[in-house]
Amino acid sequence: MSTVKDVAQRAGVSVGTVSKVLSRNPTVKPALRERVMHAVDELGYKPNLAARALRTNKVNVIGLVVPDISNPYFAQLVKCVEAEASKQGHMVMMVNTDDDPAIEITQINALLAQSPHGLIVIGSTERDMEPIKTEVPIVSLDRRFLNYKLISADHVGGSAQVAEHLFHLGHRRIAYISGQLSTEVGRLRKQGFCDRLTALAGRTASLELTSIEGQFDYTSGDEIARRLLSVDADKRPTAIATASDQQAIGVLRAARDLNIDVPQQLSIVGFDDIILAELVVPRLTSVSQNTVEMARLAVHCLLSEAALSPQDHVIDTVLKERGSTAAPCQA
Amino acid sequence: MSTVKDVAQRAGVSVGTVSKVLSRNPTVKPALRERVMHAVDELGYKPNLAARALRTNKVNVIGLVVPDISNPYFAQLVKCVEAEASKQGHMVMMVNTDDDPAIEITQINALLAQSPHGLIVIGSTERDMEPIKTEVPIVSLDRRFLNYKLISADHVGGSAQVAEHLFHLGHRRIAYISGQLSTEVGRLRKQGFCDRLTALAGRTASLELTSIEGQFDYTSGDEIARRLLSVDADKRPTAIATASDQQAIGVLRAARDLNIDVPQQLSIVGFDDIILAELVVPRLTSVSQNTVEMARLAVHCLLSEAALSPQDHVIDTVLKERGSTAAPCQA
DNA sequence: CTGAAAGCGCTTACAG
DNA sequence: CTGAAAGCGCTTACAG
Repeated sequence: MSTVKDVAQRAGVSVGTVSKVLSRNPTVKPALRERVMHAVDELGYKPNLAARALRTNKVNVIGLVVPDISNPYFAQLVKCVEAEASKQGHMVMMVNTDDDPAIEITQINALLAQSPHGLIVIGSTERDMEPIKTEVPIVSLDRRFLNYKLISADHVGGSAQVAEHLFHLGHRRIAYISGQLSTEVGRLRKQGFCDRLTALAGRTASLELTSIEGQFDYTSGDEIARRLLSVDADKRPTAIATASDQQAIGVLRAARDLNIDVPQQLSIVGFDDIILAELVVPRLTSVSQNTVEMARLAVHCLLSEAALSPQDHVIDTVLKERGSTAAPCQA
Repeated sequence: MSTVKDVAQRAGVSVGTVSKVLSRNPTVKPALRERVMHAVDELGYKPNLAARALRTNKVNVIGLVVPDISNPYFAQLVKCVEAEASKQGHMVMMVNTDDDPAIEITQINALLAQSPHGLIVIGSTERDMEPIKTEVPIVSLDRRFLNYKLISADHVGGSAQVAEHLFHLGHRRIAYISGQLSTEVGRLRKQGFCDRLTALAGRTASLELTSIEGQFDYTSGDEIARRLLSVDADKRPTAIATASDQQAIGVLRAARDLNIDVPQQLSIVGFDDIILAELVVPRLTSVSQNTVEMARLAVHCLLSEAALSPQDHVIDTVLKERGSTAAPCQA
């Protein structure tokens, strides 16, 4: 590999000048700039990023911490983050934490050792711990990490939209399958749903609302749904709202196994609007998050000091009404 | 941040000695080692990786190039690669290429600029181009990139297993939905399936085998299946094999929409055995790849010179027989 | 406007 | 067995 020295020699200038040309320092005369650029091309010079990092103490790398990359929603987020970082000339260094706080902290330290430009954490730990000792800016995305600024969808508002949708369709016996209530997102989604539903019902009709805590995954939705649906038809819920599309797809499968027609006998709503939501049968009504915007903001916060205000950023959601919801049948 | 210099001062030794302790150089006396380690702990010293990289010209980073991280199969591979790299003390720098050869080459160059320890490429480009000009070892994973050594599942063998499975169940009117035949994996899977099936049929019964080229995604499976199934029941295939689980799930959906029972009236087989394969209804018979082993080998090849032999590595597959396949009904 | 020189933090022959 | 010193490739005040 050729170095600035080689380029300088070839162009007949000093290494300082080469460096200035490369950093677009405008105080270099056009003629010299030309000579240098020419030498760069001839030699196929590529700057040594390690040397630059050592000198400037900054590197065009963003660290990304993900609980589970094989979760399709996180995969989508990761894709958006990578795209935005790439657009801003940054590389993404990704680690997986298996949703384990111990691994998370180890991985974050490994990432920080690389002295990245910033860290985006989809959190697994939200305990009220002291912040990490580092100069590197940190922002949490989707799920809060410690007390760092969070960029996330409007979980409360999105769930409230679901509540309105089901209520206005006429459902009154409704079950909600939440995510882990130890997580902020689990609590917010449940709260948004239950609060709005109770508020709506308060001034009209009687409401039977069951809420069961689950995990965000397929199997959890499947298992809980089987329990909820294994009662007489006039007792079981006419609608099940969930905290994730995975859960909802689990519910869909349980309903299928139990010969309960969706949406005729049971309406189902998911959350996240993963790609798969449009590909199951029937297509899943779900709350869509603007992952592109979330990723954009997260990257932006890290790269511009100004944008790293302490307030959280909440991004609006959109309810996608599809085939898995309908008015309850008049049995 | 404290440096080797601070540690040296604190321990009352030279920086060279500190460095030797840190690199477990055995020629350091235990007493000194103790003193140094103590100083390291007291100061919370963390080595500056950029400086180390500059000096040694090696860095504990592996570059990973993925066509589309939101593809669940790739997500699973990425997860395994990250886990293995992490186990070997390496970070993963990941880029997405959107399956676009132009973006792929740009991204690879960006990655190489970081002088990583090695590059794992899930390829989008297999044209016979000259190799990249770099010292960095490169290996292709799952899909070949240029002419670099490939680590992949046994596509031919896996597809042959599917052919045997369907044939032995008694299917004789069979359709195959391939991936893009411009891709090596698309060709190999199709070839493995068709060759074995033809061979089996050759010495027993008449066989009607239709093969249609598709893409590896959900919609492709859905659309092609609709075409294949929109004929009289005694004309349509009793089994459809596909080149990916996504396609198979598309087929499943098409069959559902057309009121064709799976597996009674139609058997379906996927490929890749993504997590979702066990979560659709009925559970999908699919060819399982050993992604853990593939990832392990890929990382291993990059980190040990010895392992980077030029021969490709083909990893055995396992056919997972599930609910989506059965003997054809005796209509 | 350009060059000479210092220095980022580390590792590694080389002396002693 | 330990230390002094050079040097990885770059950037950046500072002189001129």
